[in-house]
Amino acid sequence: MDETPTGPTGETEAEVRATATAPQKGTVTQRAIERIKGMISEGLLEPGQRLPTERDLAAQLGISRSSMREAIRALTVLGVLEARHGSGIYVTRLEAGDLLETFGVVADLTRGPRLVELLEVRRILESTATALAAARITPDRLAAVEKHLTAMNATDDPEEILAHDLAFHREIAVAAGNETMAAILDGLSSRTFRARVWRGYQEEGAFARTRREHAAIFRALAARDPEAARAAAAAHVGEVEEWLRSQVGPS
Amino acid sequence: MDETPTGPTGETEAEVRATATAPQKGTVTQRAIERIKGMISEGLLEPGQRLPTERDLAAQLGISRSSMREAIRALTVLGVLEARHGSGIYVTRLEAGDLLETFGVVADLTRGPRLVELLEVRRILESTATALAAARITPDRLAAVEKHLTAMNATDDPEEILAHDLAFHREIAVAAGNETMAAILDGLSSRTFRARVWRGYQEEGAFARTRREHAAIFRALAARDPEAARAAAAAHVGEVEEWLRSQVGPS
DNA sequence: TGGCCATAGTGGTCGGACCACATCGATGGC
DNA sequence: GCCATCGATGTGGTCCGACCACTATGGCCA
Repeated sequence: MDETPTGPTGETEAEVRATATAPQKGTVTQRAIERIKGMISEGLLEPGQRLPTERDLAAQLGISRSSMREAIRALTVLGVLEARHGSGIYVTRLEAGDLLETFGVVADLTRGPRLVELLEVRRILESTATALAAARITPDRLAAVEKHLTAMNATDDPEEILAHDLAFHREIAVAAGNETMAAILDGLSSRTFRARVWRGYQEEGAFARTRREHAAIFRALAARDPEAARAAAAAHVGEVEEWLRSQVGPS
Repeated sequence: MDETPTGPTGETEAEVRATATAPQKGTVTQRAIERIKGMISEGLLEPGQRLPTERDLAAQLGISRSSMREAIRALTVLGVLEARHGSGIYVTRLEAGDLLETFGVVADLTRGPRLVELLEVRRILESTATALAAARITPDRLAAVEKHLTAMNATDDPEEILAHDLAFHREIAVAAGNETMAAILDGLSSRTFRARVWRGYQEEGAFARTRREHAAIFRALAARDPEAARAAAAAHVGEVEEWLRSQVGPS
């Protein structure tokens, strides 16, 4: 797309300049990823903004469309970009939910002792979030929490229970007023992750205990008692954590 | 490339079977990503194991090598796979560090009010990690922490200070005995993230205060006092958090 | 005026070609 | 006999060009 090729392989002026500042570090695709990330963090690309076409981007960086597509795909999976077939490529809103969606992958692929550690992280965050929620929760949101609590107790279908269980904790996390924390907890409770752990846990007849713990959490929220809420949430997650610890590392 | 085309577009037998179980949900690349993720979570692919070649994988899923490469690239960026030029594609160890490396991207691209939330998450995790470290840290690791503390105080080069600052907290996180938490904190303290926030913070002459806070954290660790350690760490991160809050959302 | 449709532009997929690098075995010298 | 060297082979990395699927736009027709 440029005139005056400056080298035997036909690099454009722009490419030569880029090569001078960043001499072949890693693959061209990796460089393209860093480049686009850089454009965003430097403010050249705003959230929601549309990018040039794949073909144009590739030309600008002096690489092939294939390599550029790999870069775009990677950033898409990371929740940074969003490709709309027939329309164009856009920067996401870059909100917590967008960027932390990949956290689910971590939860799904973690195994062994690391799984216990992940649950420990969740215990720490969940207990704090619940304590914050107790201090800040609004009446209508508290009602929503109660709705999921009763719905959870009204059915025997494990699928439905799990769904309301997730929603129960999600409402609380949002009520804590920290969307980033809520997004992380969401990832740590991703559908497949919970199913993986809870299947075995609930098979040991832990339904009753789970219900009791949920009720305790709700009572603490209704009473606007942060300390009680923290304790209840920590105990709730801690129960599963301890069970999992015994499964993974039988001393 | 196959014989006996079974449809007007020339699908192979394998593709028809796959289509029957997973009817065109999303792009073929996305399907390939899910497929490989599934193979790993189901244990068909072990950590460290080598995968078939790109060409073979593409043939197995009935897609082109280009699409398969995009899938592999995405999983590589996510820290699930590792491609070694000339050798092959391998599953990573799937350890906390591998999978949580992408957390740095989140820290780098988060902005505005979400940045404060991210720092709040760090405060929660860091204070807990420091408390745990106070109870568990070994003498040699404590010595390593002290080394970074003194090195940090011995220089005026901001770059060097930052490096030792990072190492200081990293040693503590590792000493807490939860590699997953350490990996997350690592991501939340990624070089560019810290530089972005720290620059403005330190410009206000916060060096002295930072040193005092670090000293307090170390004293609590040396005294094996978890509560003091938690408080010191929380105050340390909280200082920055408050400053950032005033910068972002001037009420 | 309003809805429909041809069209241009975009991302999605494909196949093939070539290059750069790693690996390993054969070869040759010590 | 042993080890260093050097090829051959196979792998991921890059590029190209073509075509498909979808969207959006604008003009056309009722």
